[in-house]
Amino acid sequence: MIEITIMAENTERKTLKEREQMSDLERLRHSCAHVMASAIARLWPDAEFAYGPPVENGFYYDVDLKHRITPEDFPKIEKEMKAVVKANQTFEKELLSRADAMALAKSGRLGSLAERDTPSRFKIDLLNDIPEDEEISIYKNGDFWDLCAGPHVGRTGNCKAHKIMSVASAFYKGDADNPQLQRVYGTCFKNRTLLDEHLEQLEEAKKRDHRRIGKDLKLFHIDEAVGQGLILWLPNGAIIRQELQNFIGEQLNRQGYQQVFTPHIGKLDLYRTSGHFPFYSDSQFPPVIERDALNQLADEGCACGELSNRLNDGTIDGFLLKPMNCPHHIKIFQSQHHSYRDMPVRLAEFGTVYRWEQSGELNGMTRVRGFTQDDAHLFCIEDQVQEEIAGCLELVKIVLDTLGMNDYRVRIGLRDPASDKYVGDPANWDRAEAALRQAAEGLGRPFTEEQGEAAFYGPKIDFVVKDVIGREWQLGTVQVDYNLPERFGLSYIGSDNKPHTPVMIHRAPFGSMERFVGVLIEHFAGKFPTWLAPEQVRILPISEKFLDYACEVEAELKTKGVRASVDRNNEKVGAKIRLAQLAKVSYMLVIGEREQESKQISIRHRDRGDEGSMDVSTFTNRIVEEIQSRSL
RNA sequence: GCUCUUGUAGCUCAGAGGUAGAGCACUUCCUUGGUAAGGAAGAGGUCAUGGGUUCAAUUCCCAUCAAGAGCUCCA
Repeated sequence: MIEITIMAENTERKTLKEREQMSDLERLRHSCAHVMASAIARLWPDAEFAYGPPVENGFYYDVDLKHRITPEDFPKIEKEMKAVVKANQTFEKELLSRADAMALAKSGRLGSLAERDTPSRFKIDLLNDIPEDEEISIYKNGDFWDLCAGPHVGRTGNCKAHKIMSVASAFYKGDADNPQLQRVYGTCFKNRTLLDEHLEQLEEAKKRDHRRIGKDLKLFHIDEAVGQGLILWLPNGAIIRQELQNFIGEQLNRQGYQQVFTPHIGKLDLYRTSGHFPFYSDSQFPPVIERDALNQLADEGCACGELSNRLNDGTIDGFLLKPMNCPHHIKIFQSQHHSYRDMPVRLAEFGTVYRWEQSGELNGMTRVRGFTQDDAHLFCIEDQVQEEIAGCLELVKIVLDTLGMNDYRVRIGLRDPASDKYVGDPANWDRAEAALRQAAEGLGRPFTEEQGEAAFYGPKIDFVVKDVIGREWQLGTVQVDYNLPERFGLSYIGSDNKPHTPVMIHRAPFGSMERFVGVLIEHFAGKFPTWLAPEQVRILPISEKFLDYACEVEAELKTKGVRASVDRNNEKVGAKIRLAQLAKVSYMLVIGEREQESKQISIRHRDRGDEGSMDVSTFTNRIVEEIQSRSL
């Protein structure tokens, strides 16, 4: 048993007023958490409960317990829950004094069915968190008493439509210094029908998982021999990425960007100047050391810790795999003299960066260790900042609109005043934050402001989307930066013939190609619009006799740049169609005797089904138009 | 990084202390077909890797690597 001496602070605590505003569904789910806790307490009397709130799709209860709960235990727990529901116990609220509550907790009576030798450790801690002026209440259902501010539904009988979903571990109060508890997740609905609907939705969501679809459609592969979190783009995935990059490229030309290329590594000094090294070295791949320095160290019998020290203090040199593209772009800007007439300078690159994410954070394409940003840095004069941010936001909007991604939220990431991880003058931060806020208001979309979400060099606007399991991912981002220009001593010559420091804007409408494509796979469930589809047309001859004509059709489509192929398998059309459907090919062209005679083709669309027949050229024009307009 | 779970054929998964199985995919043959699966035969695996227990380990134990869920983190 782990002794809890110091519990980390609970940062956010619902006030009683906020609790009263709990929706009916949240109330039901929170009550169901108590039902589940009653059941678990019946099965394992040593269970010590911590905290059991409703969450987005259900509820959980954190519990410390000798027995390791596994999915095999779920039916057992559900059976007990059923008994509690059937007993239709009343949820009784009882107000009591702090001293009385503490006495109950010390006798182990909170979060349990009876008094016991061990005190209710977590309840004691939670009690201590309750402000002096707040009332203290316990809720009782049957013999199960729990410290709880409520509110609850009337009776346990209301919690009929429930299901235990999963079990995982969680740190008490989310702090890694606290003990780890078992977090049992469940869900509860008003009735069985709604519950079943929800479970079906979950099944559907699983089918959209980009890791699943990425494998089925041969889009990407992660290989142990290459490394965790390093994406190998398969030919099909590469097509999608290339199409997206072409699309962005067109927008960049339109908005007056200049394309550059930079290497994947840079000297440690570069990152000392930028502030990446050694400050953020935990989240970077370790430095690459020059051969001579390495040999010298070996001769000296240098220990690993010493090596690290010498890298940090600069007595030996090395390279870093770049964690960001900005230092390289800054050096490009600095390599030339700039007049105010040149500004803004907009440098763009699909730049690949490497970051050492914790192994437990890696996730398919959405959280990786090497990724390519559709990055750009805008160097501008102070009074151009507003307009340039607006241009960046417009770009993000064009991108998301074109792809039909409307389900995102906009977040302004501000610095956390209490933290010291940020570089630069607070006055600059204030100006940058104000500029972003103003730009966000011009977006005409609701946005939230969140402290502590800023980059270390400046505040940002993020576009955040959810994946199939409800996890949020930051995609496009626009960041204002007064600090790196200062650190690097950037300047342009103003109309007064004096040097001035420019302001930098970092921006990436997709964020990273990997994450964006991952989210896109789930967004389209693998059914990409024709312009993105790796396979746009598959020609299905009804028998070998029509192969020649099929090849003619293929050739005509290919000369127009359409991705088409002929299915030469010795199978019946039914089977060929099935395979093409599973491969999510946009169009299937069925070719048999009728088509060969009339020099036509029969069209079947992936979603719309049989679309009759037409001339090859008519179809070609139609699909080319569909691709060029990037229609959904 | 932490906790738990998992790792068997290209894919999805069965399986048992006595050196392995199914379906799909693949190859070949038969079949030449009209909008989501025609038939037959064949080929395929050092059961993640390294230790340990045992007469015997792919199976039990430990470690490592990797994956999944959750937590913590994410410049």
